[in-house]
Amino acid sequence: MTRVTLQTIADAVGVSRMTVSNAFSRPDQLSGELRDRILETATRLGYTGPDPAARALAKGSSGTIGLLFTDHLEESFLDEIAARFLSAISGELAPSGRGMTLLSSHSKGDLVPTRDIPMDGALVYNCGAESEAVDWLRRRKLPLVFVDQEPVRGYPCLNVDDRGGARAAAQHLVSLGHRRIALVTRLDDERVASSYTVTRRMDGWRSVLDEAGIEPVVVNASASTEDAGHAAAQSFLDLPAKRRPTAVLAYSDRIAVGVMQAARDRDMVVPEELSVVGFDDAFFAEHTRPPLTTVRQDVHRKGAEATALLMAAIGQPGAQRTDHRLLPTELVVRASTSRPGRPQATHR
Amino acid sequence: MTRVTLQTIADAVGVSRMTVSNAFSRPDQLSGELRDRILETATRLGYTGPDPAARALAKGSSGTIGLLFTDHLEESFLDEIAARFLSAISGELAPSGRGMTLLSSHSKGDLVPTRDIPMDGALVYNCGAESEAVDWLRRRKLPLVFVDQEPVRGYPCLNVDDRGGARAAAQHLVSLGHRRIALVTRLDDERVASSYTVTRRMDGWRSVLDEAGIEPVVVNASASTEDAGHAAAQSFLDLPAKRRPTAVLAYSDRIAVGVMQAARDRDMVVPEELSVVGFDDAFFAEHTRPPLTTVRQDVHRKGAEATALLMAAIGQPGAQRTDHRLLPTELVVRASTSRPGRPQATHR
DNA sequence: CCACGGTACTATACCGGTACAGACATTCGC
DNA sequence: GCGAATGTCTGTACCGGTATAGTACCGTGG
Repeated sequence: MTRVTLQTIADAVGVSRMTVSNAFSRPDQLSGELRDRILETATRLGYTGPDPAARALAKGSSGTIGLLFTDHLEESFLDEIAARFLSAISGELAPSGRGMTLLSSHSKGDLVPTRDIPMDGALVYNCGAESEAVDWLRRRKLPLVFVDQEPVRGYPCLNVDDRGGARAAAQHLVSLGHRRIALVTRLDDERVASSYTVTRRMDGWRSVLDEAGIEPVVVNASASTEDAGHAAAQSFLDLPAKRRPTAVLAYSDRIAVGVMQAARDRDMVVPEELSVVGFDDAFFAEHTRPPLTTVRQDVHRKGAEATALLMAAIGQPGAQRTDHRLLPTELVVRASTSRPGRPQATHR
Repeated sequence: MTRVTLQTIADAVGVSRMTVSNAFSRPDQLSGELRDRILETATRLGYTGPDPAARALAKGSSGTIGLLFTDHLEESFLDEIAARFLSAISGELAPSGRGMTLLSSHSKGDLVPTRDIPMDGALVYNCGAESEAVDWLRRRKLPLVFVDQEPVRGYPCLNVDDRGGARAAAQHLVSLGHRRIALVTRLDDERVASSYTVTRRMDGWRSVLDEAGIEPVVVNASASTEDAGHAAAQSFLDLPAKRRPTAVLAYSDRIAVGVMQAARDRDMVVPEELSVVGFDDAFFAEHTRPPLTTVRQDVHRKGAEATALLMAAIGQPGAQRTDHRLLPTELVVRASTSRPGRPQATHR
């Protein structure tokens, strides 16, 4: 038994194939009566509706947009910030009915996702701009929007003011009187060039500390997780009290939580003996003990605006606006930071 | 300027279009020298590689699988359990290089995602079996796997032993001596038929309580969140002490946390004045105060196995095995449950 | 010298739709 | 009563590839 196509139905009803196509895709092009007859015949014959792949080819649109993440996607779902970003995208996308296709940046076998999967455009999030995967997307001349990474000329790009936020965080500590400060950053061992946000936050911290004449202790967390933060904290918490940092600037809230836990393990009191500042303002940040001082970014807005930019680019191809937007960040002061000094000092 | 296609290159090199196609897709079909010449010409002419949509049509495969969630996707990313499921899927899928396309179940305008988006198969998670969206997938005769929902004949289905887990939870409370028990379940107002997992967990609880001759207090949480749990708890915490439940079975860990919070708001001590049991064993469950007794399900395994089943179904179409698997659940007893009685009682 | 198997490439026939420009009959404005 | 607008359907020309069955040529063994 051969497959049921438009032609099968056209023959059965006795009209042209084009008319059947219109019955499905452009109801206003034919009389209601004929349309009903066609649809009824279609159902009777077990027609499933226009074949998506064929339609995608003919129309030049597949109804999905791609999402490219560098990090193993697997982890992104479990990271609140990445998940909120995804959530915002799906929310913004819902009204259009488009699907979102998550792409692996690593090609396996002869299937290179960014080269071989049909899509109408893509969001590139936190990838190295020179990655092979991104290259394919560009070669395909797809509408693209870059988020949280080095801006690319000719494409709309959306970034968060990581540097400004980091500056505010560092300034906060300096103003409180801290002079010995540790930076817990996040470098992938594999990657030579570290991610854009890592660089920007680092830049922000350093610029303030430089101005204040402070040389920070820099340590690397192997991931943006509590455990990695906990492990990273060992190196500077082990220093003799005189040289031990009195404050920490962490790349993320999760790392910050790990650092606070490490301090607690040594019976150190946060913030009196160690002030800690995170980044992102995750939902849990206000429920940590003590509540975490951090730099807020509007992740939801980031996702929504990125999606809107992409939809606009898909709408008017060619009109690629070189829109480079920067979303603001905001220091949120909670209880994990204070002037340096032992707890007793405050009772004097 | 017209677009560069296989033909453009074929003409430029002076070979047939088929040979150019082979140069890209089946390198072993032509001599290395000619292949190099073709690829070089392709690059020079700005050819982007075989068009994915055209290839999908010709090969009958698009390189992606679909994921259909009932609930607004937007929320799923923010729910740890759903996110872990997604994470497992992406992990299992990575080696194959396939993309995963998240589908909205609500069609907007004339674009019905489950009907119009190209894909090679789909995972249906926690949807009403009769939903229109699922219907389209079935009409398309796509390989499907159903997860966490009413099994469908003729398709591989994967479920978790929700009922057994719920029974174990209820049995635990009954064994501890509780006689006044509240059930906090999760019904969508909109949906007439509640979700399968909701029904199964409810069934499990009730079957044990019935056997014990206990008539539970049943309340509904408007969502699977802490806030909804907190709100739902009011109704039974407000009862006079003599009639107030001494224990709660909650649909999810998040709801359970909300219930514990509501108890704390009234200076009630968990577990002595109120025992609480959750469901799922989310990561945070062991860090709540007190650590939460709950029913563990292996979410990662659920995602991985579902994906494997789907890949198998895509591999051998027609060989649709009516595999109905049930993953085990396990009661994890922590500190949020104890025998009923005021704190003082334990000091006697 | 010829059947035979392999390599390298080509010819033809799809895959299943949509866009666009008519063809033909009706209806409408004036 | 006539040209124009409207409504309904058809014909043709793509969209950009892949599968499969050849054809031509070459070396080999008998």
